[in-house]
Amino acid sequence: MSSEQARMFRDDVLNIVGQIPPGRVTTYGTIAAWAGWPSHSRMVGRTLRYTPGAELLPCHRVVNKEGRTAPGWSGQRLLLEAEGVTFRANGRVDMQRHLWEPENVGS
DNA sequence: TGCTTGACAGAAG
DNA sequence: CCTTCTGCCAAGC
Repeated sequence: MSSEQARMFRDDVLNIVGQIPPGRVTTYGTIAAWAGWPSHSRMVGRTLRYTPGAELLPCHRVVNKEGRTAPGWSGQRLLLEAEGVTFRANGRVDMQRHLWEPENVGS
């Protein structure tokens, strides 16, 4: 794993996150898979957390596969609700309704 | 160099 | 709903 590959992974992650439409969400695992590293779901979260500039992206539209919001980030749920994302009674995002998957990343 | 941690995933209790 | 465990992999100490 070269440093260039790591940079590509980071760029792909940021690129994909930036494409998430309002009112939609996607998962860390989906982003990692699209970036080319299916088992690096944790690195996606780490990237969004520690990469300067990630705040400019709609990273609040990234949740885990269960529809749970990021721990320690109280505002995420409010931001999503403001966009029309609905939450179920168990406090998780209604995934089957709002889940979004990347399209034509290459072209 | 080796152990711990974490914006994950999934299963289990 | 909650916590805990295993698997995963990079970063921090």
